[in-house]
Amino acid sequence: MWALPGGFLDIDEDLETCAKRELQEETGIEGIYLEQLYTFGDPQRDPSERVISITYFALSQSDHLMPKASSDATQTAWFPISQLPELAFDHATIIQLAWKRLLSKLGYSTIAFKMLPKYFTLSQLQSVYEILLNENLDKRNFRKGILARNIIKETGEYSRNGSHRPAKIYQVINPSQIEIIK
Amino acid sequence: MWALPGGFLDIDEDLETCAKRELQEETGIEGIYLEQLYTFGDPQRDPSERVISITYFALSQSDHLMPKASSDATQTAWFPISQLPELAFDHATIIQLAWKRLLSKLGYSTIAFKMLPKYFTLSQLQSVYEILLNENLDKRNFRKGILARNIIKETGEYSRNGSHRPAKIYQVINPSQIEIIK
DNA sequence: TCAAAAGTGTTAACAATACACCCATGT
DNA sequence: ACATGGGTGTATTGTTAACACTTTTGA
Repeated sequence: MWALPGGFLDIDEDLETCAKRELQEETGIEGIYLEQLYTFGDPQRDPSERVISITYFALSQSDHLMPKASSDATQTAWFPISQLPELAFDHATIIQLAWKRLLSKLGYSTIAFKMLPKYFTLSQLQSVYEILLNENLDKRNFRKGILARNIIKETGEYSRNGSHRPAKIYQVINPSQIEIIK
Repeated sequence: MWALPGGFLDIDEDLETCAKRELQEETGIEGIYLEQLYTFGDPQRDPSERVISITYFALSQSDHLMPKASSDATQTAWFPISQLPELAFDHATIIQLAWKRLLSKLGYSTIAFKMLPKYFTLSQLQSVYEILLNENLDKRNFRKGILARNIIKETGEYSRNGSHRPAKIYQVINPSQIEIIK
């Protein structure tokens, strides 16, 4: 989980493009999934001036993320969602909302795949669900359930990376199923 | 379904307050449910100038709504969702999104009750679902399902309005369950 | 007494859960 | 040969869906 100071929208710039640009400028992160979260506009949320924040959340495999300090974000680090530091203004609320949205979309969207590479094994996918839900899942039931949703398919390739049986490599069937809300 | 020209946010005005105010000023409608929908900001969505729209949708019993022409909205009328007139800019997209959101929240939220008075019968509630889903529902299963959700309770009162058996009057148990998203 | 909507239970089909062992590989 | 993670099926339980008749009232 990443706390980013907000940026400003350029004239003639798309909202999502702005979010992507700010993310890139302040962290060096590129090419990941972004989804609009909510627009916060309480006049008192920043006591010093009126700020309206059109918030987005980003998802990525963690190994694609290399926090990089910049002029705006001089201190950068990763925090587990359960151990966030004290955040400014209403930013804790915003993160809680993002977290809630993420969890609620796990079951019916392809959001979990945004945290995996294009090609992945079922065990990797199960890990994502287990970490997010904070519970252990039964391997057989998980596989049955995910395959029944018809959103992934075998590639025919295998992952060989240990002294054990190779795992089938899967991919998402239709990458354009991405956006459920928008 | 109601097409409303957008209004402008006053300084120090809350976003939802703005939406409520505009709705009131242009239609006379007051005191109904509002929920933030999405923020649209494509630089080309209004070719003549850059407009960012923080959209809200409102829900109400139809008999609380009295379309009233105003300076901004000189032509006002109700349209079934399936027979909307041609709309300006990306407004058709916005309405489709609102419609989709409404349908998707039917099953797990208390959104349907926003279209009913505080006190209602199960037949009235079933009507709301049938109209929105555009299908007939089985009365016994509907009642079983809705009661199992434990969100409504009997008031002890009865509705007598025809030459038939009176209907029990229900109300929502906890009106503060209202907002699921926010 | 009739018409009109309210109210009510049971069965069958389907979906979700619990659960344990064999497989392929590298060392 | 053994340790490691990959892969599979069945039986039970819980949930959802189909289905028809009786009740109460006003006219």
